[in-house]
Amino acid sequence: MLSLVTFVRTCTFNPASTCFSLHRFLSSAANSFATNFDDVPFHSFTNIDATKRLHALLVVSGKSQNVLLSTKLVNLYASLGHVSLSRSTFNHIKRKNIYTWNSMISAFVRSGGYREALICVSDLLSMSGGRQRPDFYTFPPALKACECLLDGRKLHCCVVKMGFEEDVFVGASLIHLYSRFADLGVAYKVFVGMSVRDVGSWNAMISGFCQNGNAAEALRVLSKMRVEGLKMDKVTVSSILPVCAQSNDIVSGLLIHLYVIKHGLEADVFVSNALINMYSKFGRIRDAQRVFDDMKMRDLVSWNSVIAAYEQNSDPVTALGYFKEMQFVGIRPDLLTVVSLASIFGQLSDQMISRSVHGFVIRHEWLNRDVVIGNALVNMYAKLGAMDFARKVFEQLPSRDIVSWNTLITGYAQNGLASEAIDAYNMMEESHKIIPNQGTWVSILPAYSHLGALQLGMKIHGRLIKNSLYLDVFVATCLIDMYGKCGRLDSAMSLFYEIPRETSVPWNAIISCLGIHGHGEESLQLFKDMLAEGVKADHITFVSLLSACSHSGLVDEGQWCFDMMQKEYGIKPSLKHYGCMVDLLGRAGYLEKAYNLVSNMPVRPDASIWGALLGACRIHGNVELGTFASNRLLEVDSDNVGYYVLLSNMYANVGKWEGVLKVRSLARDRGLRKTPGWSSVVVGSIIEVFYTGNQTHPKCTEIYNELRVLTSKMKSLGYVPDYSFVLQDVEEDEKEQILTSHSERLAIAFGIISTPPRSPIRIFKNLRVCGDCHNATKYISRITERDIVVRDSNRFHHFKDGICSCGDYW
DNA sequence: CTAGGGTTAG
Repeated sequence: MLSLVTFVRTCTFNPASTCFSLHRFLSSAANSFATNFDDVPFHSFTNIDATKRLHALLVVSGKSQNVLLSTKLVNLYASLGHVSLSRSTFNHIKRKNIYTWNSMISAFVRSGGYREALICVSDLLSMSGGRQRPDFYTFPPALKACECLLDGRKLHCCVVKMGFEEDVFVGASLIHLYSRFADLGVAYKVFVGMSVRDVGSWNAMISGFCQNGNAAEALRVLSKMRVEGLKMDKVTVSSILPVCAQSNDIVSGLLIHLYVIKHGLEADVFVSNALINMYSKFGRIRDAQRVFDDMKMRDLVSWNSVIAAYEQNSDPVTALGYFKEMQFVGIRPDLLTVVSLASIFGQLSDQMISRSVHGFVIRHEWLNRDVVIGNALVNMYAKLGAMDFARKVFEQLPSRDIVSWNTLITGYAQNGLASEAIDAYNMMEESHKIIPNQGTWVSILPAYSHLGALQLGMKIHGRLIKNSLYLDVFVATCLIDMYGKCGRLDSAMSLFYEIPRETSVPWNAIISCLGIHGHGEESLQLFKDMLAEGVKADHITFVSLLSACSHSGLVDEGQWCFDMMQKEYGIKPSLKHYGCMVDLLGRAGYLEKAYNLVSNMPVRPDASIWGALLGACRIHGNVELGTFASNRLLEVDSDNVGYYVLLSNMYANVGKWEGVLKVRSLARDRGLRKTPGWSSVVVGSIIEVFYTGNQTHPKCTEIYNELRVLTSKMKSLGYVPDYSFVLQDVEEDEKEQILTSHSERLAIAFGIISTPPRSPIRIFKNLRVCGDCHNATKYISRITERDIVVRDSNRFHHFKDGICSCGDYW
């Protein structure tokens, strides 16, 4: 008796709920075993120990076979997250009714035990006598538990046989089921067949279309729903918001936000989370922030969303701040949080912490849980420039999907490893297991552009025409870029006019293409067309435009763009913009203006800025400013051999030979880290690659013979080798030998001996073309009567009849 | 007493 009294005293319950009856019950229970449990408010138990004591009391009172009470206990255990206790309680009930079965099934479903739920359902269905027939409470959870379409179809048959298909709850579950397995035809048939539909039915259909990426159909159903006089509720709103982001429909998004405010739906976490995500996708980080700030209740998804919002809008520092705050308020990060973290540390290029994120993922064995996290790690190492690590993670992934491959390929391409990117792509194709998607094309095409692999690029273009993916703005832009960088400006232009061009993306590409081909005026014209069509220019547009102006020496126009960018668009110039302007002003001879621009920059000039100034000083022979620029330059980046070459050539141009010698010894002392120079030339369908000084090519002898013949002809026409491009401290004849074995010259010579007379030659060089080779190529184009097109890392040079299209502004 | 439809990803 005493133990029972103790039991009663220690029984905890939720004081906020209706506890008066519980009090009464407990005090009477203390005096008698003949207890009436009817008044016990089961739902007010929030504590597992109290529940266990209640269970014990039931047993002691001999009520454990009372179906109603035991079933309530099944539900109570489930709601406290103890499904195994639900199950054992369930198993002890001898005469189960349908309420008992339904409770057990939904308990399994709520805890994710789909297998167990389905076993339970089939036990119920196979019970003989048919006294326990499923009712319409049985099917919604049962349908949710189906992990394959076959199970779902079987249940659908039962639903029809038993005449429950008219129930709105069952109907919504069926629509949801078929949508999950992407069978939208059947889902829609169920939807249309329903004679009564509530908001839930409409929501099921709309979200079915949303989650299968069919935004248009989702919006169509939504508008039909509103025509029928039904109002959107919180569920409708949270399904439709991601669609607005996906279809780039900011107006609908804003209207829905207004609707949310008007109907007080923002109190719902799902709705607010969806709003944060939508604003984040539109880049409206301030709006996302405001929604987050106004939330009274925030869950894990809210925090993940705000962290991802900043991470995806390139503000890793703020994102990290929110991560710390999230930990501070006691919310435990999950897999998706870590996915964002990986990207954050990649963006911060923090090697140490990135490694520890990797360690964390391995310790939790999360690589087996979801490919996304593995892909995030590959991406993280790629952003750190550690492609060997990225590769290792990639190879150890338990499973790889299309995104894994795309991430690897993009990583190689963006770290300048184009041929590794192509190898990875080929490996993917050879596996025959993965179907490439949009992301694949936007990762592989830039690698082709980089190497000038026109044939391979065209092969992809052909494939894309078959499935119309070439109309996708991002894919098409990559194709435009590929054609432009492979020298097919005409193809780039005609493709540009074929595709949708409401966004700045394709315009930026075509403006840049025209620029690198030296067609500055046309770049400007396209910019004006762009504005006339109402397309808004962005910071990338101005990089393309300014560099086009600088390639063509359009000083006033460039200045106009630079001013307009700041005044009309409120874009603060970045280092790239300043680089273009310094280049533009400097090369046109306005060295003082260029210098003033550099000294008044609000950001610290980097190597590219000083390099541009030095290049301009070289052209105009301003040794004083050039020396100053090179001193600053070597403070920021003393490893790049290209700058020493520029400096040496500058001294040589004004006859300051002691300067040339000084640069040479400086270069020697610093033990220059040289990027190996290579050039390629296309002969037939074969791409031949030559490295500087290559002696191992099968046609080596013929190539050097051809060069010897050419050099003597060139000399008779007035060519004088410019040794200031050679930094090695060697004898004159050896310097000439070095110039002659530059990769671009080998490639040109190979092109000449391997193609019919007077046919054009296309060369690609990974670095800037050497000044002496540039001069030599002019002579070669005249001697051989060939058009020679050289694409270097900066622009195109069209050599024809002894003249270069760049006007010697190389 | 038991049920449906919703938000985050590389």
